[in-house]
Amino acid sequence: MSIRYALLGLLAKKPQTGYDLFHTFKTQHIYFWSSTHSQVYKELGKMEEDDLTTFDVVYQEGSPNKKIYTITPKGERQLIQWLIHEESKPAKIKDEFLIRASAFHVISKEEAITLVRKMKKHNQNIVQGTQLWKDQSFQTAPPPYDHIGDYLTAEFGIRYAKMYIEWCDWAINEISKIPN
Amino acid sequence: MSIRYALLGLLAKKPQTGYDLFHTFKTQHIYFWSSTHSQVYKELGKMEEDDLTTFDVVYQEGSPNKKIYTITPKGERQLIQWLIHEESKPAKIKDEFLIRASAFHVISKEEAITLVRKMKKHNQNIVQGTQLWKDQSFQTAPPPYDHIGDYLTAEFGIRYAKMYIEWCDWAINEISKIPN
DNA sequence: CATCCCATGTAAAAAGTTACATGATTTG
DNA sequence: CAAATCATGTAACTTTTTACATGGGATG
Repeated sequence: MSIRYALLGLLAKKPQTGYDLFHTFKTQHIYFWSSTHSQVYKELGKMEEDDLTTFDVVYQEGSPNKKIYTITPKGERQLIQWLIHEESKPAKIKDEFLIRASAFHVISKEEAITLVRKMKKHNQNIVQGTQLWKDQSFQTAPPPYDHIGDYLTAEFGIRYAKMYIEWCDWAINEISKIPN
Repeated sequence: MSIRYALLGLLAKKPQTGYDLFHTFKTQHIYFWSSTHSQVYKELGKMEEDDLTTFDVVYQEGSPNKKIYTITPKGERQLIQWLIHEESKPAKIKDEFLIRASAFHVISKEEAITLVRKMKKHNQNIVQGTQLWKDQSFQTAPPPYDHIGDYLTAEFGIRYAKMYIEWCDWAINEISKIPN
């Protein structure tokens, strides 16, 4: 159900299309929310039925028409209610790499280290990308309060990926220490 | 599909019941894998059909009977194949708190700080618990190679929760800096 | 000339959650 | 004496993913 609030939170910043919303999940929100375009479009449909959003159609020549969704006062009320009064359920994480790591005992130390090295590289790319986006997006630190959310979560993403990199270094070192 | 490999990885360590496996997800693996008992039992049934596991029934007086699952050679082969040769798909995270954080602009600075403080406390409890478990579980660092998985992922959990705590402190400070 | 970007949606399948169902023993 | 632990499972439901469907314009 919280995909609904994720979308309302984004629409509370500015009116947007489903495409825009999905794009934000895919790029900026990967550290804490994952979704697909089909889910976004479906939920937007339901939200409109429940009067949490309205939309205007923008007809475009050459490219497909757009539906620009706007949050309604009812939508805003429900968002704030959820934000403050509902307990945050514990995060649900599905990290395939760590499942692999938890089973390293079935492969050799060398193969395990190879997998960790690959993961390290992956996270180095992520840090770079997010840092770049953050630097370009925020001139002042901290930014004005209406951009606080993106600022806080971008920093979380960078810290998360950096922690992952440091853990990879540590893990490679620990694995290497174990005698054959 | 990777619940299957998560279970195979655990069974590769030692034969266990569905109850044991679920318990491990719930306690040690919360940082990177979430599941429910109904899903575990269902998947164990399917895995047995596919000859990846076998089970022995242990009849108990006073308490319910147990099914102790053991991984088969076929199961081990498939686990190793998956571990080494399949690419790790990017982690999928659903963190309700960070969804809230991304929408802090719709509530006051004070309310936002209250939410962050609560999250900080939550993660402090987690660090304590995991650190305790890790200290009790591993006498030597690094442990023998057949326990490397738990050792590595427990450390990941601790680092993750500590990173979260530090981010909370940073976030509270940044929010406070913003003028009204 | 292939692939990516824009832009929206539907259908089917898979994965995951919640509730129902049982019941003795242990702990606070 | 209420709640938690052990122990397994099914049924109904919700959520999520993958594939199908379309098509012009821009980029390399």
